[in-house]
Amino acid sequence: MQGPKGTYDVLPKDQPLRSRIVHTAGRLFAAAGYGRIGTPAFEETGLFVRGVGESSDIVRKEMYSFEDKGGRSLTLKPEGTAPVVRAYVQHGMHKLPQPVKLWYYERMYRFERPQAGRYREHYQLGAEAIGSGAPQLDVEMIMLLSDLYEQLQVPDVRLRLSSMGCPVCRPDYIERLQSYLEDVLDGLCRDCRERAQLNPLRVFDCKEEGCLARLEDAPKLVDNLCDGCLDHFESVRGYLDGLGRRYKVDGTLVRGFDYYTRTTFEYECRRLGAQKGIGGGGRYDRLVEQISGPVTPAVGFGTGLERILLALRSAGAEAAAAGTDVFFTVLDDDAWPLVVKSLHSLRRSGIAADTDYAGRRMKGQMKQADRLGARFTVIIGEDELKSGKLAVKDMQSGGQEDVAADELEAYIRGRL
RNA sequence: GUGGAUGUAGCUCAGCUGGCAGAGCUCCGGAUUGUGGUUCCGGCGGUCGUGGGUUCAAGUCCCAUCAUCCACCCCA
Repeated sequence: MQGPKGTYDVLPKDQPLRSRIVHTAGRLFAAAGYGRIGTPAFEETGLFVRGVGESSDIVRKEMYSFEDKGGRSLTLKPEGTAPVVRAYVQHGMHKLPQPVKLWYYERMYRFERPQAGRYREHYQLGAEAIGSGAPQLDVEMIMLLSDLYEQLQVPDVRLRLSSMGCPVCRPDYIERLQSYLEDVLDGLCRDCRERAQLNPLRVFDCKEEGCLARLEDAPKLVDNLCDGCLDHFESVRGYLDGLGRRYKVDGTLVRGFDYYTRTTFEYECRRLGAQKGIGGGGRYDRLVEQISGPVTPAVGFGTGLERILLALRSAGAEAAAAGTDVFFTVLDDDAWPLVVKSLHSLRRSGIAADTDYAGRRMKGQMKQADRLGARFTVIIGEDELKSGKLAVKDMQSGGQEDVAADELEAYIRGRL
């Protein structure tokens, strides 16, 4: 037996580092005024088709879509933004003070061939600020993600920045790009020749040397922005410069979803193998109206938990699990009533307590106490039951003292 | 969807030109009465991914299939 392709189990030993990441993010996002939102694991398929775009790879071949018993077409969410925007519209959040700032930690599903840092089910942390077109908000987003990586000490993170323009400048630019591509078409690979027709911006994703060389002189969208988009872009750059956040303007940065407008950004980490993108996002001023909300500008990002983990572990990061405070070693069955009561009472007052349920010999029980990282071991056998004094061993010093049963909690508490 | 590598104990792996399935780690127990981490000893644990084929004999050779990993595509 094994889990489905591209999925993995999160075992107890994996948990501490993951919680550290999520808690760090939660604190950071809350400090910037973001409230956490949860959205369903699946949505109507149409939401993603309209939101992410029909020409995107996600919609064309990566969606986990299925029909439910009521004949509805549903899809396990492949990305986080469209569902959040749907919730924004559905709950009338456009009536709230704008912008509405939300963050999430959710599972995403994409039908792809798994490889290093890529799964069919993966976890993403993300944030969306809906209802403002201010460039300062783009900067807030970029810095939020930057600060997250910094606080987590993700190594070797670099920022690429670009602009996707808007409905005013992008069509003009695409025409220019297409006519340029026609001139060099013969020198391009098969994929690129197809892209030139379907989704010309995608040619910049190509890694073929021949294509790269021919695309070097291609017009870039960042150099062909309309006045409004250029102002916006310059403004974002100005604030980033002022904050000392280093970045590289990269006209070949093309994000995968159709909904992006103006600012796009991507963080890369060189420690991730082939999947070097660790997180990214951008502005999507048209998405809210595309899914039948009012015209509403917005900006957001997503970052992959597995990629952060990969980067952190490449630097040797591991968080320690919480240990046990007290372990009860039971040497006589008559001790059980006392042990059961003590366990319950200690735990209720917040002291981590455990005992042996496997019928081990004393030595095995001591070993188990050691494995659990117990600070104290309470030994209860025939002698202790007779005297009413429990043997409490300090596992660090190795010292041992007799403690009356009803003083145990106070004794432990005073020494933790 | 395409390409490459790899599937042997819970984990990491060895097993040569076909000849009785191994080690280390983990787990349980023991090293004279009830004391962990170190050491020594013993024990538990395997349809050799699966199905065919060749052979007196297949973990080993051949074919197919599935899975995992890595890379392409694309993305987090």
